[in-house]
Amino acid sequence: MDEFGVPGGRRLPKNFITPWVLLVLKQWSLHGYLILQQLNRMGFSDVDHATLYRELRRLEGQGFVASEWETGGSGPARRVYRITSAGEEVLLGWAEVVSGYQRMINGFFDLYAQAFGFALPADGGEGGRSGVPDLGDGEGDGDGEGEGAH
Amino acid sequence: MDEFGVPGGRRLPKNFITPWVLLVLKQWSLHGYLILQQLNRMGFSDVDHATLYRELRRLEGQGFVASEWETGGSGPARRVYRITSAGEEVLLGWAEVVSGYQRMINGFFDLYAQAFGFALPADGGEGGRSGVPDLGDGEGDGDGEGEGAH
DNA sequence: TCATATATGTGTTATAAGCACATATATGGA
DNA sequence: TCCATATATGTGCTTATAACACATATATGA
Repeated sequence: MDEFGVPGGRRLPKNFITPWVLLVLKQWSLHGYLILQQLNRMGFSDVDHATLYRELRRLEGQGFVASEWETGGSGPARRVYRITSAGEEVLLGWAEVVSGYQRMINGFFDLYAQAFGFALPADGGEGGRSGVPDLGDGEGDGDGEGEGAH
Repeated sequence: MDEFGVPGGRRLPKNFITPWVLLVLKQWSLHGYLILQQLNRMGFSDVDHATLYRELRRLEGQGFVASEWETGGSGPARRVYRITSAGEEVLLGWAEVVSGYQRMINGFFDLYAQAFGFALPADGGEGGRSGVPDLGDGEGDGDGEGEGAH
């Protein structure tokens, strides 16, 4: 038993980061290290880099993302990922899945309020919206498509 | 690749049902078959019964739930589960975890709206609340605590 | 007699999250 | 010059577990 008694501890649910990775790459073309930081900024606490890098290779193997090396610039070479059109399609499917999670979570807190007499613990879904910034302090990147999507 | 192209398909995220199971048992004392139906009613589509039964035994092994056989009544014997005080404690921890999921999901749909030009696919979190009924058509059960919690 | 609903289990496999370990470049400080 | 740190990407291995297939038993109604 670990952490605060939660079995599995701080282990993330299986397949949980996948839709976030695809969505981040829909919006920006980034290399792994920056994707990692973006995920952390979106509420994932300290994503394991091995998990992310392997997930990216898996998504590339499926044809949902593509990558090319970016040498030039300072520091080690970066493998920059972009989403493919196949990736955009599965992202739509994933959005439905995440929407399903959202409904389940709303149901959870409804019942939670019933069971505990309306004493929600944290943000409890008061409609908050997290307010994801436009890539905080990052590169800026520019990209190719992205903006024109609409 | 399966289902509608979503890799991992209809596989649930790891440890996803655990907090729901604990919460349902906080509210009602039920046997597995009814817990299954309640989970389905809360948005889980067709939870695998083997997964649930093993999860219940695991939670019992951890001391978070307890069970006793209920013979008498028609049909096969039922193993009726109730949450323990240790289970109520971890449920509080799980609620924080679920709240974290909720923040991540809100962040997902924020970015989704940015990336796709404000075209959310399904319910998209408009504040909806799922409206979990009081155990739909089930037994009624009675239980012991539950109501007095407040 | 047979199908179905109720109710609970076990055997096995595939997958992937997390940890430890490894490598390389560039920068800034002692 | 050496060393620590940030950046950046990877592999090896273990372990947990979700899903599937398979199995069992009781009661009811056709």
